[in-house]
Amino acid sequence: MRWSQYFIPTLREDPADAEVVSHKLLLRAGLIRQLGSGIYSYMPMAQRIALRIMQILREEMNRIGGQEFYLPALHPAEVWKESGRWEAIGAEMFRLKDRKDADMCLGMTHEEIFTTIARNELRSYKQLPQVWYQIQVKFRDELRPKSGFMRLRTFIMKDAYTFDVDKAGLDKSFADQREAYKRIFSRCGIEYSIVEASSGSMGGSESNEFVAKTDAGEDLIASCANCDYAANLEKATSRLAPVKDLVGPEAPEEFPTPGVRTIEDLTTFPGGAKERDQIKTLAYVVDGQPALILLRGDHQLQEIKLLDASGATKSRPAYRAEIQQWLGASPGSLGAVGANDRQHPDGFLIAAADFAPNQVQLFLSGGAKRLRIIADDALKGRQNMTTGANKDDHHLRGVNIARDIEVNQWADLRGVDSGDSCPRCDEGTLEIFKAMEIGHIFKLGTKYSESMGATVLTVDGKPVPIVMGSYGIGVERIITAAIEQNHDADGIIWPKTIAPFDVVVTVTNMKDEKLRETGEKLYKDLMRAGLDALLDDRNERAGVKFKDADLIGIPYRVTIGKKVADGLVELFTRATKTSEDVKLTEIVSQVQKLALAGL
RNA sequence: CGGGGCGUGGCUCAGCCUGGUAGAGCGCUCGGUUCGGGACCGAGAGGUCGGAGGUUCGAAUCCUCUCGCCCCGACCA
Repeated sequence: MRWSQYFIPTLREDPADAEVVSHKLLLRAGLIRQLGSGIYSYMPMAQRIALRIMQILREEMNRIGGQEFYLPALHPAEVWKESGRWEAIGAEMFRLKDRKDADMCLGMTHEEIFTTIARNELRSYKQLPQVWYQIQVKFRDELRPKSGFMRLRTFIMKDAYTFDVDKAGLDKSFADQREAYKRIFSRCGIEYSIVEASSGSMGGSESNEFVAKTDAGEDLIASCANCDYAANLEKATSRLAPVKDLVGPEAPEEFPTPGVRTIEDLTTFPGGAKERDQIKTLAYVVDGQPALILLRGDHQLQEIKLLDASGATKSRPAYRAEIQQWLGASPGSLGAVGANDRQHPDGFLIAAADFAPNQVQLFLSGGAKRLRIIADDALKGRQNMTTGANKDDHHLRGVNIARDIEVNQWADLRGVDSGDSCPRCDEGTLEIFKAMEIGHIFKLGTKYSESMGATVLTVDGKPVPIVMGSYGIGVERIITAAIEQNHDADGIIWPKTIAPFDVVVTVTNMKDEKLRETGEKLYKDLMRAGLDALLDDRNERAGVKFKDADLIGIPYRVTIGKKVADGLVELFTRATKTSEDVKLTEIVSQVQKLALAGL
């Protein structure tokens, strides 16, 4: 392309709306323009980048036997009602009605549609496995779109789905996808980690999240410096040093603790206890039901883990007034000993959804007759501990969990801290970093095939639900991560595998006929050699051209300047900002060698 | 949805508090001088001040409503 005719609307200044680096650079480099919140138009150069990424996606999907489909983005509500997600998913789904007033939606993912095809067409185990994918637009009405390409309301996704006859087949399909994903992100020049993550509302037994390390990311990842353990903080755990408790008294002993409100207060209170010898009691409303969450005094609750463990979709700390009614005490004196004996003839009070903390009259009576007690695994087997007595300004000591507390469920609920011991290896400690999700692979199992009736006959002639997996990569996320990880003060430094052009030929002075002709010829020679070249033939001063070339981040720049008289041009490498003189006769093969190396 | 901020030429912003002929820099057009890291001089084009209503002799400025965008939180396959 000739820059003079190609549409690259670069900006000299940072756009006012952009905060994160990738967003600023996407706008400044003339790659995208905003249409609305979370909605962006691709300019021609961005489209070239996206096409190169999609090509990599296709190659790697095809390599593992993937077959490319193209499914509709507009869906009738029926299929979503069958899977149950028409109701389960809230406002995040764009919904609309057709002229006959029938419910429709814009596709936010395609499990339902692919499963529809599978159940109509797949009959026998002999047809399996199938690996199906597409590259297509998705719509999600995010509550808060943000940071340019980081969280969009309409974006391109490569989504793949696998169909197997059994669990072992799924394991193989999942492993294939995992390998393909590793190749994809490596080829795109992205530094990534594979982490354990919560599956959320996708359902399924196991998922791996692919994340790119960047401070602009929204996720926190704990990873071991010594081994390959890495997990999203909502799932991460760590190894605890075992605690040896002294044998306590026959029964808990109540003692007065005037003024003690916090775990910390109790550590300094005469006759108190160390943090790790206390039981932290949190009152929560979990899916509208009262619950007590027990943790070791020095541990913090990781709320996503609470949701995963309880199977709930929503939780919140209980309000003061709720707690007072449940336990007859204030926060700071709460405990689980005897809590399950508490009776409320009209049930426990649960605030209405629109409850405001200062409006006690909005309280409604909940149906629950008992408190659910969920305890963190770190409390297992502990004894001689201290906790609140459910009586203001009093605590209990000598609490033996197994003997004194009726725990309904044990679970890993505790969040990890940087410096904690790795749960997988012996020596490592965990460090926590920010990252953005760029891909996610799920073992779905039979969630969709069962709800939607997709079965095949086994070798025994028995119908079994197809075992599915689902795998997604966001194209814009790859673009964003690539920029976040590869830029400097002057602009983007594209990994050469996804750069919009391999090389830019910069003619320093278009009014100099010799330079102009040399540039024109070199441009054609590069194209003939199979390289994507951009010829900067604008009537601009050299400085402007250099700044723009740096900004848009083409990996190599050939500068045509005065040294042409000696048969020399300059080869500039964007990533290192170094340049060397190269003979005009050798420049094409030189660039070719560099641009194609390692591809 | 809660909190905060912002809508003025293509871009970045000033003007608003204290109402009185709409400004600057960059970009754009034309002429000239320049020509290897965002040149300089001169002359121009370009704005319903997000929208609607109100107050006023007079509104970018004050008031009300409304639309949109950004950030934090909540939320999120």
